[in-house]
Amino acid sequence: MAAARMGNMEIQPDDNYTWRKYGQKEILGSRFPRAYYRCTHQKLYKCPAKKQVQRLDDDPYMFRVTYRGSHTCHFFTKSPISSAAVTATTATVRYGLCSAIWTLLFL
DNA sequence: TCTATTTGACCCGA
DNA sequence: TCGGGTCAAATAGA
Repeated sequence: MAAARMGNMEIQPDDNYTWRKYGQKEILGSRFPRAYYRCTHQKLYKCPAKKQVQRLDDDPYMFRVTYRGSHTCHFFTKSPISSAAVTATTATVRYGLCSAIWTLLFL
């Protein structure tokens, strides 16, 4: 299996919970497949939060991690985001030699 | 044995 | 119709 696949998980730092991969699909326009994660175990059905990891075709060393949904399963007691609608927070975090773009989407 | 992970197929929306 | 997203079943590893 693809080293790329494992590479995906290699970069994934555990935020506060464990994520269960429930799917993977190749996206047109991207040379790398996108992975879909969800809360595992008991939070499987209670946490609408979903995690989406996609590699940038331009920068294989850059991973775009998109969190979408409420942070029911996260320990984000203080959310700087109070505005309604869709708020996107983009932050650049560097893990070792790779850079990751974290985007938080609250629906 | 249990849980997590993987692949394929199906479903829904634009 | 195509693309994207999700679910389910099977398999592997601990």
